[in-house]
Amino acid sequence: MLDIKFVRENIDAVKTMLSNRHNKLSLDGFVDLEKKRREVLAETETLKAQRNTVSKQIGAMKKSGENADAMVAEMQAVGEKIAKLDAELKEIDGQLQDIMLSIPNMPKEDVPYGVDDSDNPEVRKHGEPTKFDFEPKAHWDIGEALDIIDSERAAKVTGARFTFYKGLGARLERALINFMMDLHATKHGYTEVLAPCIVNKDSMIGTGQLPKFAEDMFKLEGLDYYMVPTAEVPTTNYHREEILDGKNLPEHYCAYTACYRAEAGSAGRDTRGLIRQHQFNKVELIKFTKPEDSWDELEKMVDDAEDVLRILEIPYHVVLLCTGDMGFTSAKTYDIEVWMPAQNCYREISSCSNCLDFQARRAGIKFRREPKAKPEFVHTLNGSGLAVGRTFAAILENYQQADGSVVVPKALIPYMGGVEVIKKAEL
RNA sequence: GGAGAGUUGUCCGAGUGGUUGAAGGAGCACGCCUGGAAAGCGUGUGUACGGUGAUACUGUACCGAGAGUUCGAAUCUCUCACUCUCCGCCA
Repeated sequence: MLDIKFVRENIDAVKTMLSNRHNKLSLDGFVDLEKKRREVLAETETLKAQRNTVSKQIGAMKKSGENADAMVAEMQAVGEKIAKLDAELKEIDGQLQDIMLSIPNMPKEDVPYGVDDSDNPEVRKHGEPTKFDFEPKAHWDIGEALDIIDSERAAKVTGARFTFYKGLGARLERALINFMMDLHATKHGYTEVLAPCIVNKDSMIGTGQLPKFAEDMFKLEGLDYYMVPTAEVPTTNYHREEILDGKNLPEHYCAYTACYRAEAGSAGRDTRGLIRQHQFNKVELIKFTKPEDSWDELEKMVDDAEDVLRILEIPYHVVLLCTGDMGFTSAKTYDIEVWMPAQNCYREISSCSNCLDFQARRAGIKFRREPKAKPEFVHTLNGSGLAVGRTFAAILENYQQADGSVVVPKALIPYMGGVEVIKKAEL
């Protein structure tokens, strides 16, 4: 959420931002509504001040045995007026809140204008696309042939866009989770957390999934509980409504969770394989920083995420998301895209964003520089480190061999109990 | 799931209708004292929104959340959430 004062005073800049993001939200009426709020607020507060002083007089008079009936009657009328104005104010506040919660974050000045992901400029590239002396297969074909992933049975047990991992496939997925968590928790210095996979509505509002993106999530029937779409939600909300000690900032967390997404509106896209699932595993990086540190911390976070792919020796590049492709809460986002040989293109495997104080304002996350200092909003950052299922897919495709086996990346061999190659079980 | 007890400021803890933003204590900050420190003494110690663009002044709101009663609610009523204890169940 933006600062309402900022929106009031920079209404044209905010409208331009909406247009650059190709967001259809209309701010017509916002200025008048906001002005009306302050008028009603002033009126009701004046009446309340009057009521407070007179009520004290009534108390004093009754104590000394005087008759205060006339004043009580007068205040009765004032009370009714206050009740009416309070109701009006509540209505206006509700409308303003709806608007404020629906305005996306302001992109940083250096974010390029663009319509969609085809306008995202490449920032840097690591490695060259993997070369094969045979026709590389898609990861879903490799996985099924090796009997390490099984989407057919998952469709029977649950439905489309779910997967069973099996045998060394399950082992590889688990190895990746452990490898990534170990890397971030030790070498990169993040504090490891294991978070709830179900969160309440306030948390979903805090990180910006609600109220706008309700159809993207799984909600539990009859409860105000939601399956988490990313560990960003529980981990960022870990400090919701808190004032952090400035000397402990920045705080870095890494968290593994399964992620649940309804993928409404994605029908027909990536229907095969592990790219787009209703449930997938992800290791997430979360930072709480002082405002002046967040841009440096974003660069470091991207590098920490890239480190996973460098160690696994998988080619990738980094792109900067343009205004039309950026997420709702983000002021600047880098995507890491991994090379997928069978599709002959790069595919998103991580998204690292600086949300500035956008989530902090929604979630009430502040810090104090000094013991007595006025609390300020922290900046929050989040990034995948990485999406595990997509990393699994990238390993299958980049490490596949002509005989259909898959070589295990060196760094994962210890996590695989010494297994160096995944091949079809002997019959 | 059943029964009971709770939820007050950074923390502990008083407060059962009126001058309570909230006693008292601890902590913290500043000052005095001291060669220095401790002890002691003194002063101060919340957030949000509005009046205004201001570390100045002022109004309103906030004692788990929401609703109600009342001229007036931390205090009374209702609903909900959470915590603790005991019982039951359970990985």
